[in-house]
Amino acid sequence: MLRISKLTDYGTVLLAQLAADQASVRSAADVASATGIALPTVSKLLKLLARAGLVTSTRGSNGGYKLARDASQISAADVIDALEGPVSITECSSTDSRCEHEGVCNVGGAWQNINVAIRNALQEVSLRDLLRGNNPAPPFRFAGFPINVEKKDA
Amino acid sequence: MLRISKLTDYGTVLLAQLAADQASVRSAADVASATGIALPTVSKLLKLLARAGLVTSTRGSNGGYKLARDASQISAADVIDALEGPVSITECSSTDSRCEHEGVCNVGGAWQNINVAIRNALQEVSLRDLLRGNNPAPPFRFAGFPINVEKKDA
DNA sequence: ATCAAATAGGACTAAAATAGTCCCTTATAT
DNA sequence: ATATAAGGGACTATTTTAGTCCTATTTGAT
Repeated sequence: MLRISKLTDYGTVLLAQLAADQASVRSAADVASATGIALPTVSKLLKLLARAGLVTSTRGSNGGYKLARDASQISAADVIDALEGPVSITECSSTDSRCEHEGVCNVGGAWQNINVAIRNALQEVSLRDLLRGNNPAPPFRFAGFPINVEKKDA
Repeated sequence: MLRISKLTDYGTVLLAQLAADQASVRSAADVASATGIALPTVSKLLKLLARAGLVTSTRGSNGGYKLARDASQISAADVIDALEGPVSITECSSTDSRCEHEGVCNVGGAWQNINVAIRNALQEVSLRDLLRGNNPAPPFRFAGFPINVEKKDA
């Protein structure tokens, strides 16, 4: 169904949590309890996001994470890239795939176009856009997103 | 990585095979050997495509499948809908999902917009477009697509 | 110096989705 | 009648995704 993974979904939740207070460093444990997502999962995701350069980390006591740049400068595509690898609608649109049916294939181009269109759509939406529902948003459900951050414990 | 499933990919291959000769009825076995995709899989997919109304079937001897409408009238979105259910980027954008984090969520709208953008991209590409690489197509690989139909056995 | 708080990295297990196969039923042309 | 071919669905295997845990490293505070 062409959907992003749960982890990517969580990822945006975490980023939003950090975006709520862009300046300060928040520990994984802190973010976990604020979002209600299990700590091990939060750790894993923040590590990945750090590797991808979307958040910066500080180690040691009083350490933690914060956004690497303003929420408006982080796109949905960035998040997906960080957590699921590059967006590409078919296997063959990534470079390393070997296609068992090669030689009878010539649709790559069109799929590529679709791919570009999707990528553009994803790049045009920033974390900030996701944060405030600056859309004609229907009363809609999503996997756990805090703009009115409500604290839950563990 | 936001990709369509292998089966959907195969599905387009099958449809393309039928599109190559839109008028005539082809059996699943025939299509299977023409594409090199295993017969059970081909059967399964053609059944699904028939249910979705993308192909029409004729039962009994000399029966088989053909496109229900012209290749230009079948979109990539149609194919994905038929084989993976409705396109929606997050679980919560489908109606029946219950979100465990509800109450702290308000990004649905933006994701919805992304979703619409993707859907539009997918709807604008027809099976015919996929068939002939009428794009500035790079030398690209894809999962087994026959426009120069080459016969393989089983 | 030592200790405690945090991230880094990666191995591992569990769960879920996908892919693929098979069997039996129904329809139909010869 | 019989052979051919689709319809429907159950089932298994494989792969991907999700989630957890352990150990090492870094750093602030005492």
